[in-house]
Amino acid sequence: MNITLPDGSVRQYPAGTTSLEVALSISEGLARNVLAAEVNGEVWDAARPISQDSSLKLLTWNDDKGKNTFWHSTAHLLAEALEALYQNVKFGIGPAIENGFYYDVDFGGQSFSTDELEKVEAKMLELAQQKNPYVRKEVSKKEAVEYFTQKNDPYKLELLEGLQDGTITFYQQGNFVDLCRGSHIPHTGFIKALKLLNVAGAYWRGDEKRQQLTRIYGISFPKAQELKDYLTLLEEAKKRDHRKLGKEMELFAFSEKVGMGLPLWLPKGAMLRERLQTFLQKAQTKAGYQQVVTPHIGSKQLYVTSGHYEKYGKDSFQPIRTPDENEEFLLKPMNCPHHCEIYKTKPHSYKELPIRLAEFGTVYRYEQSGELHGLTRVRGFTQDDAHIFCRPDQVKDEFKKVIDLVLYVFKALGFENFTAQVSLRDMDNKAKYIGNEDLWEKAEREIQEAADEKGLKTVVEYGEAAFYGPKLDFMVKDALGRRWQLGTIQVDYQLPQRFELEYTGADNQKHRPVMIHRAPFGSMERFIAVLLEHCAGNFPLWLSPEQIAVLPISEKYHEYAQELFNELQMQDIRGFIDERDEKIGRKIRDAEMRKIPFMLVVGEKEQAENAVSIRKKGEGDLGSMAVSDFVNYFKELVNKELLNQMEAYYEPALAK
RNA sequence: GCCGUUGUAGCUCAGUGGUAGAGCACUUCCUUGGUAAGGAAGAGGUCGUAAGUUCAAUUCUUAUCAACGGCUCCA
Repeated sequence: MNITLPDGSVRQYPAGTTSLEVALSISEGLARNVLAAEVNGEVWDAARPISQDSSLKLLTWNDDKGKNTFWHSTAHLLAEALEALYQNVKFGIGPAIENGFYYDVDFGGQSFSTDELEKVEAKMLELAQQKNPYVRKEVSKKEAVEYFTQKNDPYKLELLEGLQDGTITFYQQGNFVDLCRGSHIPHTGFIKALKLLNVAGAYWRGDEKRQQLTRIYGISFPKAQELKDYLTLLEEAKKRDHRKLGKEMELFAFSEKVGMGLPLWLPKGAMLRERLQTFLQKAQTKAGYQQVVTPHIGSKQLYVTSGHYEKYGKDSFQPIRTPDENEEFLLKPMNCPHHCEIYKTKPHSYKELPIRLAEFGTVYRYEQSGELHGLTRVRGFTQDDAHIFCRPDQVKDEFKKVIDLVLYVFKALGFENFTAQVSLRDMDNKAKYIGNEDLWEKAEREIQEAADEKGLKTVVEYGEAAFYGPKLDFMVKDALGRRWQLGTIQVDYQLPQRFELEYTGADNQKHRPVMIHRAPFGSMERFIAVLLEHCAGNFPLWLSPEQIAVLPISEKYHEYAQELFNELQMQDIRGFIDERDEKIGRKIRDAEMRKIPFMLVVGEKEQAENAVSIRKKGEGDLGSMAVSDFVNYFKELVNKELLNQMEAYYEPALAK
């Protein structure tokens, strides 16, 4: 038979040759590293015989699919170790994930604590050294059901229910047999280094009404050094955690007394927010948005009308009431209904549309206590919200303009690794959504087309839509690889109906506008969290809450330092004077640690010459400069940063 | 909300069934120093909160609150 390799070369082998044998025929070194093989696009065990002409790609640790197979096999090893160590353990599923693997385990009521992980790791390594092969076996459904019935494993039996007879395979390594599609690495000996990272609860089949299993997360490597490197990487990532940096840099804080999930913005953090808001507001003004302001509470009726009350009201913050009349008000959970009412304050002509109402609106949502997470998931946050009211024929164009704006914001702030996600309905559960089928389809189509026409690479996720409409979401990863939604753009045909929004068309008839909800940052809180992790606290100069530190050599120069500082402040340069009774080396060290972009050292020489000695963070001494020169130099740097942003964004020629 | 872990000084953390300790930060004094930590002294905690066991609890038990890792959820 002919085997076609990835480089296009074709080799001849007798039928029944395995991938491993093919590898061996190429080189012994390669054969030693083969974890699995991709046969006609499907991942196979390296030891599985190939019976006909095929394309073949040998998978090693350098292939994502190779890693995947490796980790999946390690999950089986974990299960084997657990079965050897504990009585009555039952297994859910144990897949490979982006970094490592997990296995969901039912310990039959006994609790499993993190202290036990080491013991399990040791057992796994012991079993790995036995170099037990992973043996594939095709079984009939009947056999499979019998095996797991006898083993008394309800989870595997349930999984079997969903499988077709004739497609079922078992894998065995050592004494452990698992229902598994495969594929696997040749034997456990490949697994040289592993670490069980944490233990968590996970609902069986992701359903919170069902049994909660113990999920054990881990990672493994073919070399000990790689594990070490990975753990170092994890440590490094933890140093970027916005919760840690935010505390260190005095940007924000939480207080038990104020309440969980309610961030307190400290002066420096507030400064940062303000800069970001100004930045976006400028861009939005150019793009034809108008700022509005609405109150933090709204009558319950407002949300009954919008449909939010029905959808979220019961398990949310409960209404507050007026003392005498007992009127009900809700803490504002979103701004759109308010904006609808602004739209309704007067009749509109088709000539006025689109109308774009923007607001940095602070909203409050009840989030389950276990969900709160630093600034990325909070109960009170400020959206950089806006609602565009437009004619149906303007939807796509408006949508594309918003995409431009979002991309501009991301680019200006250096976010390159984002995913554009088209969030559509869960087609199996349409009851979750309001509105008629035609409008949904129309909205979903418009989003997809707008994204395509903008050349955005998108991934489609079903079940991620809002209850009133589909979304285009911009997802970004945090320091620890968790995915968060930042920007979002949503087409909405429902709210205009519910609020009976209208405009008068050219035909002098009443028509219904379409709404586009959008937020490039998503929320100030989450955006700053991700930005902070992204730049590891080293903000661009224009954003830096403290741009300069004036460092007098000694007390004698405090007066000059103060003069200098006043002058810089007049020029909108932010910072502080370090008047502590410390040596200059110490002041420099502390300023470096505080990530201050510029340190201005002043002593006798500088005072005499009306100059400053400049030290740039991370770069060291830049020599001295006249004060006026420094101001120019500094402003040029800031302008350059801002100019780069502008180049990145060609605002739609005056909005309409 | 659910499962697991944690909770000691402003921060990072050690420690003990007999009412607590380090480093950094802070205060005072000495020092007036030229590009990544000058020296000395001092102050600071009812050991998350509430009950229980005990002669005695920060330490053991239970409850509760919060944080952390996940799951579920996310307008």
